[in-house]
This record gives sequence, C-alpha cells and structure tokens, in this order.
Amino acid sequence: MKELTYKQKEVLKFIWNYLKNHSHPPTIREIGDGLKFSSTGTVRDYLTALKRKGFIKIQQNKSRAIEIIKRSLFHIPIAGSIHAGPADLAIEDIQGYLELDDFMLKDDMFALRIKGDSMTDSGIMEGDLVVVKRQETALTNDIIVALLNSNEATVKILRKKDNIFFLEPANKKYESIYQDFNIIGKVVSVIRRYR
Amino acid sequence: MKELTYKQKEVLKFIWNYLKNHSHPPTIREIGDGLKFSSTGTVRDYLTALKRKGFIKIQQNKSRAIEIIKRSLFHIPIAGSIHAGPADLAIEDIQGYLELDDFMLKDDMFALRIKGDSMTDSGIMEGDLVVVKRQETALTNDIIVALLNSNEATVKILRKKDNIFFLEPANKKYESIYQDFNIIGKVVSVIRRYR
DNA sequence: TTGACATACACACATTTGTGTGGTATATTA
DNA sequence: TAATATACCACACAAATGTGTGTATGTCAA
Repeated sequence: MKELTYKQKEVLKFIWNYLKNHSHPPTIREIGDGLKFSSTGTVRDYLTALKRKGFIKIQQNKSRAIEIIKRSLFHIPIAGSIHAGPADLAIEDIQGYLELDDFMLKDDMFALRIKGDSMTDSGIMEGDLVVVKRQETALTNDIIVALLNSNEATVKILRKKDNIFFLEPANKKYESIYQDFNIIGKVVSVIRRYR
Repeated sequence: MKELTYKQKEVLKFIWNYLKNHSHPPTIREIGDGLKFSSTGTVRDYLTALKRKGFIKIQQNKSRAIEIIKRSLFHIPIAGSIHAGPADLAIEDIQGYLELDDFMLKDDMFALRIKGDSMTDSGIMEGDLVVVKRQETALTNDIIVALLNSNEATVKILRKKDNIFFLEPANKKYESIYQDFNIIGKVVSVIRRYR
C-alpha cells in the first residue's frame, strides 16, 4: 500500500467524514463541492488514484459506490510498544487495528495491549486492550499511560502527595513509582474479549 | 416509534444486509430486484412507511440516500434486568443500545450492565458493560449469565465439582451459589469507559 | 361506510450522477 | 529527454435513479 499525498489524504478524509455524517458515501459532485473542485474530472482523478493505491474500492456506473478499505488511515492503531526518541513519540510494532464506534473514534487515540498484572485491582487485566487518548496532562486519580526514563511505557494511576506526582499501580504486589515520567495519554476505555 | 409489519421488516432487513455487504445503501430498484417487486413505486411506498415510523431517514432527489436510524432493530440492547416468564425470556428495561463492530455484531447478543462487585477478581467491575452471547449451555470455567430461581440474573463463573455445576463469584467476599439455575448466555466481551 | 393504512403494479418524466474526451501546468523519475 | 505522476479545468453524454401520477385490492377501526 503506497503512501498518499497531502491532497489525496484530504479527499479520503472528506469521504470519511461524509460517511460519518450521512452514513452513506458522497457522490463525485458532492466531493467536488466540499473540496472546492469545479470539475468532476478532478474528483475522479483522485478516486482512481486512491483506488490504485489501495485505499478505496469503487464500482463502475454505480452512484456513491465508494468503499473505504479497512485498516486505512483512520483506525486506532494497537501499539506493541512505545518509545520516545529525542524529538517525537513513536508508536511501534503496530499489531493491528481496532475499529470502534464513531463516538469513540478520534484521531488522537490509540490502543495498547496490557502486559502484566499491575492494574488488576482496577479491573485492567493482562491481555486487555486499553484505548488511550493522547494528552500531556491529566488529573490526579486518572489512569494514564506514562513514559519512564527507561523509555518504557506503563499504565498506572496518577497520584499526588506533598506536591509530588507519582505513579501508583493497582495491585498491592507492586510499589509506586517515584521517578521522572512523561504523560502520554489517558486511558478512556478498556476492552476485553473472551475466546 | 410504531411497530413494523412483517413485510416492512423484510425491507429494512434487506437494506441492513445490503449495507453490510456493500458499505453503501441500495437504490430503490436494487431493493425491488432483491425482494421481487416489479415496481419502483412499491419500494417507495415501503421507504416512506419506514420513514414515517421513524426507522430510516431519506433525502429527496438523492441516490441511495437511505440512513438507518440508530436504536433500531439490529443493535445490541443493553438490558437493565432480565426475567424469565413461564414461556420465554424477557429482557427488560432496555437502557440504550450498543453499536459494535461487525465482527461482534450478531443477532443473538445483548449487553448487560454489571451491578455489584462479585466479579472484580476477573476484572469485571461495577458499571462495566458485558456483551453476552445467548446460549443455553457453556463450558466449565466460562463466565456466564445465569438466571436463578428468584428470577434474578447474575454473572458468575461456571464451575463443576463432584459432577455438580455451581456458580462461583470472582471475589472472596462472596460465596458460591449451589441452587438451581439456567444458563442464559456466555460473556464474550467486557467494555468499560472512563469519563 | 367512510377513512386510513398496507400491499402491490405500470410507466413517463426529470434529475442526479458517473463517464468520456479533451485540455493546461508542474514536478519527479528513468 | 521522455515518461510518469500529480493537480487541476470544461463540458457533453448516457446511464442510473428518484419522483409523479395513475390504478387496484384487502383489512381494520370509527
């Protein structure tokens, strides 16, 4: 699957948003109107480009027959591990994609599979998926994803005592973490599946 | 929201299935072909009936502009309580509807909001939603929804000892239940949201 | 028995919509 | 330097598609 140009992404985003608002795909002219293209030919050029690159399917001679192929831009990635390079945050080892309800679906979210049992008292078990909203601050008692000095991501409860923030696990077997950390995001949802 | 007739349900089902297979709604003629109506007028009559009864929205002069309104037939109901009458099972106090991924969406599923803390050791907390697949049997160690004699539904682990089945909570504060029960379904997923 | 509703059909008509064909311009790649 | 991709435009045309206006039959409640 090749990369999309900026403009092509804009077109795909428009189709995505139109779908969310209308629950059916737009026509060529509706895309043109929305993105200020005065020619239907322009839109068709974009659609064929998106098709060629594997992001959509289109059917001939059918109105609104645009299908966005899953696992594209807008699904929430499931991170295997999280690292922070010198500049930016990197979510690596994408293990797959979650497809969630609209009301949960935001651009700034990702999912993380839980390792270990340090949060079991809060009902977050090993193997659970947590949906994380990226944000750099959080409130005390929020369940957050924090990045430690060791470049390791961990899910813990944010606590404050004597004006010092620390990370508290939800399992008496483990001790609170008082070292430096950065907040990556807040856990907004937990999803578990039984086979 | 009024009731649908049998035929009207058939039309709504057809639209629903078409949507699942094509990811865009059908045209009037496609509905007619699928349901063996020789006239476009017939289909339009059904669409206006479905619209009047609040199950779909349609836009004028727009192709395939049929929108199935949420909270209709096919979403998973969130049950407030479950009772068993003499004949059939009744899910009551519908609190709302869950909209889930296709791969989770089946006709024979419903969701239940957890009351109490009897399953916390399995990571099922008060307020969580559990998605339940209706079935009358289950395997030992499955987490199930059982209906007790008292006509009360409960989520517990199915255990077997000395050839006797019983219901075990996942919290030492509570004792296992040895009375008679019926299996309503199996918990296949847990969903929790933090505000 | 009148009115409302459900269940169908036929078919002309107007609008919507995708397609075809032809342009222009720029940038990148082989 | 030629080929390819990107990024637009204009517009006619045919096919797809919704709408309008009829007709017919049966049921059920007021």
